[in-house]
Amino acid sequence: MAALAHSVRSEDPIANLLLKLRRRDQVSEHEADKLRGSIEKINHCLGGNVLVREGAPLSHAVLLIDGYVARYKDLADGQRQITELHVPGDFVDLHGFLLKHLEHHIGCLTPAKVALVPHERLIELSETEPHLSRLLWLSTLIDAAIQRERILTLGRRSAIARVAHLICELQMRLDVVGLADGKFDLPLTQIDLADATGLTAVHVNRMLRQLRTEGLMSFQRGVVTIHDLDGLRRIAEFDTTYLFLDAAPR
Amino acid sequence: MAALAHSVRSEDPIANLLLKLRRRDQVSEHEADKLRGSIEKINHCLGGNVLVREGAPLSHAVLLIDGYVARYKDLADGQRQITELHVPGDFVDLHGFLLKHLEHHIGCLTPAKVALVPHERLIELSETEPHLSRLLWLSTLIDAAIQRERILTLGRRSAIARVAHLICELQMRLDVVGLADGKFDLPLTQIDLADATGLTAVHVNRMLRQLRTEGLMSFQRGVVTIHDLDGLRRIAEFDTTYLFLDAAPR
DNA sequence: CGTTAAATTGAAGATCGTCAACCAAGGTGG
DNA sequence: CCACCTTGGTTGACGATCTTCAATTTAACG
Repeated sequence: MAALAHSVRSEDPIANLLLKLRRRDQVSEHEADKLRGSIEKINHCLGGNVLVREGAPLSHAVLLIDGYVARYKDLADGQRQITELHVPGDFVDLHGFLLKHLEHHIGCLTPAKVALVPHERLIELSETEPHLSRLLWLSTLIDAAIQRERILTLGRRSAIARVAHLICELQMRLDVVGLADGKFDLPLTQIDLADATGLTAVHVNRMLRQLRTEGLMSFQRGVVTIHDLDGLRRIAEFDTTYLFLDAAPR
Repeated sequence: MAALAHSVRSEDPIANLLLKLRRRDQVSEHEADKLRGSIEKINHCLGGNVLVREGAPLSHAVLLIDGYVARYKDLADGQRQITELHVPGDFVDLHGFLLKHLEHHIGCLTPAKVALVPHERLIELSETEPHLSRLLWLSTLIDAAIQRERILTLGRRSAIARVAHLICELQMRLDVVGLADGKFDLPLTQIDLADATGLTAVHVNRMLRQLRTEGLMSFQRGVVTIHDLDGLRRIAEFDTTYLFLDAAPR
């Protein structure tokens, strides 16, 4: 189902991005063309590929068209923490535009299709399309808001709420780009979920079982099925406002 | 000692901000004047004051001149999580400029002195001083990098490492503005530290005792004294690169 | 069909939280 | 000036949550 939705839209690499931006503000066809024109090329990556390595000099920003991509950091003993999960339509790497290099890695959790936008063209956009570039900056600020919510989750929520919250967030963000409606593809391992929630894979497994037996959701063979979104949100104390889906700047 | 350093510089409200920006790039006197001129007024706040409430419409950005300010989120059961601590010289609220309202609170943890910069003047700056405004944007991206490090800390580090890491980070950030050299004022409660590290106050207390008895640092009556910075950093796995103190964009 | 990675479950243990008591400091009002 | 009160700090005993370790099952794939 998600695959179908994708194939319908796949001709336009910025279709998902536009869906997201237009939740927040108008984007003219002219601006959309500028954005499309800024893409240098489109790459297909394998699951497990590292897109950006910590410290490496950056020349391109990455727009995620299809698949799941994560920003993550590693500790010396091999522990990993995913700091943010990206869904199709996310501009993954605008941060790198000004930072010049990143302090974390960016990798594909699944096979992914990404568009590369050279930094020079972003500079052009910032000079010729102020409104559009404000919208792009806005999305880096929303990334920061998503990260703050994650800090709250990791610092103060129980394991069951962490897992539920992650699923609620993905459901909402995927819904914005038409890739979820109570059911969505999420071809990640429980290890990935553990790295995102700050838990062990074993405990994630137990929490998923609990959510399943309580009739709230299931996660099997890479597919999430939500049976009781309200119940799930209640456990997670999920409140969409941090995603800024209705703001209307100009 | 910190009080002395402060009184010497207190004539210039952007002194600390300049110290920080100039670690990353040149800032001309002209740009500094523009920045100073954008300040509308200077406020003195009491400890405990809420500077920005979640959801409230925003018209000004806040530059922290003196004191400690925190961004935090609350849960229904009264638990609190500090998502970022701000030190003198931090532009606390550039995020609000584009977001128009925040999804979290900003409050004073101590008495604080803040400068208010109207959003209109920030717009002016963005139009007339592109280099300067890029530097300001950069600092929001570094905020995001600090938040990512906190996600790693909360998700994957032990309690002792969380406390040590927080102290290491504050030491480094205060050092940049000349407010720390192995000893610095930190008039926060252990409850504040608990809210920042995702622990309980009781456990923070135990971790502080452990750090003290191991001869690494002490925290008493609002003063942090670091006895063994290397040792502290080793426990915390602290690596300064995420603070981007040596980057040189232009 | 065999091989490997991932999922699942149980048992045991560590870390951190909860509860409760007590202490110290600082501010307030009589 | 001092009793009182409040807030924050400190400690111990106990318990819950989550991790670790290990074994087994299931699924995915050549």
